[in-house]
Amino acid sequence: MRLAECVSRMSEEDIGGDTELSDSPTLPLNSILAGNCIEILKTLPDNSVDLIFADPPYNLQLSGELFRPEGSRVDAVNNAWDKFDTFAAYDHFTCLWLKEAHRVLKEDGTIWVIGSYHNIFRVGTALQDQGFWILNDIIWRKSNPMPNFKGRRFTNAHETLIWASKSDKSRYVFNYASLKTFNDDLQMRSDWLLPICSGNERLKGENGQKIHPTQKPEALLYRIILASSRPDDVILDPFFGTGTTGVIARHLRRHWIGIEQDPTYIKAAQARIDKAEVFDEALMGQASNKRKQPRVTFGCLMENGFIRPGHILYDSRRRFKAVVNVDGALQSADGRSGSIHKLGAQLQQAVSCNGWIFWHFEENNILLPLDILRQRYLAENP
Amino acid sequence: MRLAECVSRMSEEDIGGDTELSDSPTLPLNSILAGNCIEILKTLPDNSVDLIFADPPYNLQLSGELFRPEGSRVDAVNNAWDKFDTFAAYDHFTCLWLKEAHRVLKEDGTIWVIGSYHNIFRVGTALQDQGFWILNDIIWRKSNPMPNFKGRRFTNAHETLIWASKSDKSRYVFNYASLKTFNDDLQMRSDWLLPICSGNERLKGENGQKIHPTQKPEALLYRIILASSRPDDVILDPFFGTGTTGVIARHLRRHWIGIEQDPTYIKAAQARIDKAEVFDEALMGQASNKRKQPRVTFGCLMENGFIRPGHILYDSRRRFKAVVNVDGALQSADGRSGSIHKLGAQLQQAVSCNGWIFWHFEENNILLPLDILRQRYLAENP
DNA sequence: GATAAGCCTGAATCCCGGG
DNA sequence: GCCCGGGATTCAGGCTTAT
Repeated sequence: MRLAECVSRMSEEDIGGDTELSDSPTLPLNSILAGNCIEILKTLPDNSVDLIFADPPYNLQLSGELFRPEGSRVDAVNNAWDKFDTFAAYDHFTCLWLKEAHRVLKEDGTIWVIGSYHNIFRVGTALQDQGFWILNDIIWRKSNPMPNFKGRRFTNAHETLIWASKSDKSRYVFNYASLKTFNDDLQMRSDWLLPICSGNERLKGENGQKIHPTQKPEALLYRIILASSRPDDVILDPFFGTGTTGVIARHLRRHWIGIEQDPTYIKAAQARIDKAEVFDEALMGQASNKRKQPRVTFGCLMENGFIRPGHILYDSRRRFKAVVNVDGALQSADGRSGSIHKLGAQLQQAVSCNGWIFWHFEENNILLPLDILRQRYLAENP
Repeated sequence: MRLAECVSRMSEEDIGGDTELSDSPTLPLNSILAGNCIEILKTLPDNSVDLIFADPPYNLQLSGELFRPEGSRVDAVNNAWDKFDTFAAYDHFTCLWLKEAHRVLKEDGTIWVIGSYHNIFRVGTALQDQGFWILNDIIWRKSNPMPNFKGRRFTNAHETLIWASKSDKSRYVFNYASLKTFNDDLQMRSDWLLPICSGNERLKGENGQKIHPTQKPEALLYRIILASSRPDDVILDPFFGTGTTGVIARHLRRHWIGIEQDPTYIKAAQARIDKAEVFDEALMGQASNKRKQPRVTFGCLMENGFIRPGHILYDSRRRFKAVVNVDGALQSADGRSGSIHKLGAQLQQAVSCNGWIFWHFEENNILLPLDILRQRYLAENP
């Protein structure tokens, strides 16, 4: 298959259009490649992408229908693409796409794979057998999972992500400082609490039905891409679906390549990405430092839309002013940056500063302390 | 090896001393079997234990330890090929003990295995390949994990447990009601927040050093044993260590069998278990479990005058109405009839229906669910 | 229009005892 | 072992409809 046959390029105004990548001149950047995942992976050059995010079929092995106690039917994943006859068949599939993923990944690149207990152990084993070096397993704790209706097991309230480098020698990217700032100056842990994708974010067709049965939340991809890539990096998603990876890559000024075989998903993804905002380059910050303050983090407020990159914050008397970067760092006009607490302290030439009280946002021409947003968040998420 | 050679029996006053287990008369109950895990597993009879908890060696790469198939250690090598050798050897070891575990487990028994990302994917794959049926993967979120000192990864703040039945046909034990009560009347999720084992609970030698490097918290075993076993069940722990499984089994009036090769651990475990309290039999719970309550039939209520032929029943909103026939069938105005469940399902066009909750009787102009009558009957006839 | 109640749904390997 | 039928079983959040 030639690339030209399966490329659905983005418009020219695309962020990637004019960027030069000397080591991978032929990559079909910022486009969805239509077709079989493994076949298309084979057309991509060796050592060419910085990050891979993969959401492969889980091989759920469901049988029969499930009804809620009140009688309604659970709309389960029943797509042909999730069905494999045996574990051996699933392992074979996994081995094939991981082998290509390994080849395509740069030496210092990393891969993320998400799954559930149905498939994640086989994926993890295959990753290790392929030579990948596991860096972390990350638990996505769902704040609103589907309950266990029949009371026969524990509520399956999480999914597992594996983060691995190409080899144990890789000098991989991990934006430790950004993540720590994002997490209110506490090290980011391996368990992440995030809601499932629902509401307005969930893509629906004209009939009101969900377009993709397993659309992932943008907040999840935000954290992944923020943690393990840099602006202008190339991010490959071999199971692109409705393009969450592309949307967040675009927000964060990364290049992306998607592989997807379903025309419906491709169409929805392309439309969605075309609408996605590109955050300003000056906001891409690499935050700096440490300190402490638990409960609701600044990053949490960002993930939930209370604060957005580009928002301007002031101190109560408008003596100081700073802009919010994607990782939750604040940046002042003179270029200094840091967490809300650090920058507040710096600007005041103080030893420390409670950024929640120091910084204010504007609403109806009034300045309100950041802490109000925390309270609003807590009011909505007790 | 004969069992007599490796058995370290508990004292006679032991809870298990006088209990008869007709199907497994030769089990060395409530004792630590000293020696190699796999060898000793082979001496245990088929289909004889109800629950297995296993905390196998985790990380063969970091420790530099490599296990030969029989379980003895070899010095690890450090080149690229050796990694494959290491994984293969670990897989072989895992396969051997899991095969015996599968054989020893009763048809309706379940197994728990705990691990980290270093080994859990291989364990999970081996479990599935062995024919075990995964029920849940459980995340133990550590409230006080060790931080990541170098800032190159996410804080590794959890461990993973896999809970699996012997086959997909197993009618395994899950004390749903107990766990729901335990969890403030919300069904227990797959992510558990517990502190690591420290303080007084942590066993220390005379030198103040911890006796076992990875002693598990009692709270973890408490939840596991409470969830997936019943009093008098037999619980096997093939990597007994310092005996946390034995302590909690004794608390909860379950029998236990431990396998351990290190004399220091055995001694510490035995002393610890000897001191462990046995909770009173009357405290073993299950009161709130409806499935365990004696069955009261609709006919029984009629025989005892709680319901009489000709009584009219309604659903909660009086959309439906039916009359009680002499045989306990309900009959609706359009002539359809059946049991309280069947007619309820028919009228709602549902797959099934719990008639006890669906149908209501009128008392002092108020509609009360049929279930109330069942409770009244049970109160009068304990 | 604001508040309250009701409805819908989400990667789900989802019953069990008696004849 | 199989078959039959009684009857046990749900949480959070967003959206829609009703008051």
